[in-house]
Amino acid sequence: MSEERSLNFIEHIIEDDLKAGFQKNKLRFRFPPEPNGYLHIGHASSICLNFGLGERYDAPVNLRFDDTNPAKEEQAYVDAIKRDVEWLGFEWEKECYASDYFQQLYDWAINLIKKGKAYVDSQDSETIAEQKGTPTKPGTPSPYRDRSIEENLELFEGMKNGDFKEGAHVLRAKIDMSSTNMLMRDPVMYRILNKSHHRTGNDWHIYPMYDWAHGESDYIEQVSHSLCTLEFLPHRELYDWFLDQVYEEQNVRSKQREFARRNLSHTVVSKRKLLRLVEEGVVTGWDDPRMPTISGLRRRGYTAESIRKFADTIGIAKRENLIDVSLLEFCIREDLNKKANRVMAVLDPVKVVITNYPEGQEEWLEAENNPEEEEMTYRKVPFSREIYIEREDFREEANRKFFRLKLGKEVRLKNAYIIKAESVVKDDEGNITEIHCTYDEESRSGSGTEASMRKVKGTLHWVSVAHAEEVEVRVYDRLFNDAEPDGHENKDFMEFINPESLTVVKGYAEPSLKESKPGEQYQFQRLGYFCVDTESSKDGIIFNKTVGLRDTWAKLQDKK
RNA sequence: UGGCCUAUGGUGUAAUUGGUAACACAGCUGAUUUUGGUUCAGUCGUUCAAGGUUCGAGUCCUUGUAGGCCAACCA
Repeated sequence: MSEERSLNFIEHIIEDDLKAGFQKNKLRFRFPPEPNGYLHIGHASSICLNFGLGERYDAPVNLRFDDTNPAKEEQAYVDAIKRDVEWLGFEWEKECYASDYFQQLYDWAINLIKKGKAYVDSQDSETIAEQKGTPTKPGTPSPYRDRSIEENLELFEGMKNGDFKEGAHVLRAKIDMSSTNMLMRDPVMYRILNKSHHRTGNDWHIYPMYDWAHGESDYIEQVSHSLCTLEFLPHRELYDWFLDQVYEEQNVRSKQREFARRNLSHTVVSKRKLLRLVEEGVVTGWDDPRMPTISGLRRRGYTAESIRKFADTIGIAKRENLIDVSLLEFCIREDLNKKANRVMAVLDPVKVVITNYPEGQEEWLEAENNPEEEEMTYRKVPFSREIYIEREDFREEANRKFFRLKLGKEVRLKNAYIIKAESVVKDDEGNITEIHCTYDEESRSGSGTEASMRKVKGTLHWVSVAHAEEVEVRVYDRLFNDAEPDGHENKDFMEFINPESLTVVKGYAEPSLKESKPGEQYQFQRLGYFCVDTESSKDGIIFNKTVGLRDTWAKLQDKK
């Protein structure tokens, strides 16, 4: 589907497997979210990796919810996750749940007990943790490690039936208390949780731990390549150990491989931290347009295409990374430049009176919708004697580099006339309240006259005062002032919150925007890309700023 | 004072598996432009260090150095 591109290391692994004789039609992948939060841009990378592999090899990809912890998980998250994956444009083969496999997992656990490879430990978690040792010191065996198979079976059944309180017992795999890998020191397979599960209700009183559930779920679904983030690398040994206990020759043996999670500058990508932003009211919710969640980006105006392009561009590897958010911004500009219609809106208005334009007269001028379009389409924009322009587009005096309106000089009004600033009106405090201009009657855009072809250096966007539609515009800036807010050892990431991440302004838009609907995207000419917010309605149109245009003028200003 | 992983321009990722270090973003110049946008042209700058093997090393070996991960009844 995509143009030729070099392979990432995961694709190299798959190619090697194929060369070694693995059948292509046995390839199968999965995206395995835990339904305890919303998906973010980091997950988008994983989604694009797994589903991208599915497209590349024409292999099925399951959406599997890792729902083994009813204390944290909710149906609402399941729904949000499905919506986000769908919106990104991917189709899963099957919708699966680890909880679908609880019975199979339980049966396998019984077998492990019977083979003497699992036992019930009746100590509390602190004691078990102490006995685990440290990375440099081996652990010591639990006094319950050598319980009889009969006793283990009986206790485990009791755990399952709800005979015990939470924490009374756990089922542990009997592996190696002195392994250099802490995860192999008799890991817990089941704990008692007397909680209702969003799918299995009160059927179970015991729930499997990640390591026991995940690999076996892969195996049940016959996932060939189980891809996860690097922090699970030490789990691989355990993944393989558990698989050894249930694997049968004729089946595909699932293979776990790990890649580095993607970090984005000026934000955080961790469900726990994002949850804090939501719970502490820093943002209005998981889909606040400042959030790096997929739902937040969507509401901000990011397109699925731009996010997929981004994921594709940053690639997949194993090293630590901090991707500059400017790359994400590039991806959305590139996409919206092609798709978004150009319109005019003024966000910080100052009134211009065209003194030689007849009072009461109005004209509906033709305006291009998008110069990037293959076949140009047009709309009408009203012009009249009084218009708004941006306050920063006028200066009484300025040097040659200022290509905008200044006293005694001319500027082109986009799609309209050339005007010349003659004088200003100020209030008692010296603020400019009106700019009086004259216009060149012959200079109307597209009229074909000699005057209309005149080259003037600056072109401004504008809105007719009488026809302007008042709109609310939410101007967003990065949520954090620091490139890596959670990268400081002695500082909490919350200390770097940008207090000016949201500015709400009243703007004046051309009347064609009156009928705009939530989700629609526009380029406000010379300002940036904006989309109609989900809270927008006929009575109050609300725009979110997606991203500004590249602004070389602003860069020049910054240098001073 | 253990085990494992990683190291390529400012950032991210490649390099036909030992054969001219490249692509994108960002930066900087300039051209075009009725958006200081877009587009176009150009430019800046890279293999963690030290040894070794080799005609030849980003790639292989050795030793360092730096960063990351591992001691939840979380995933």
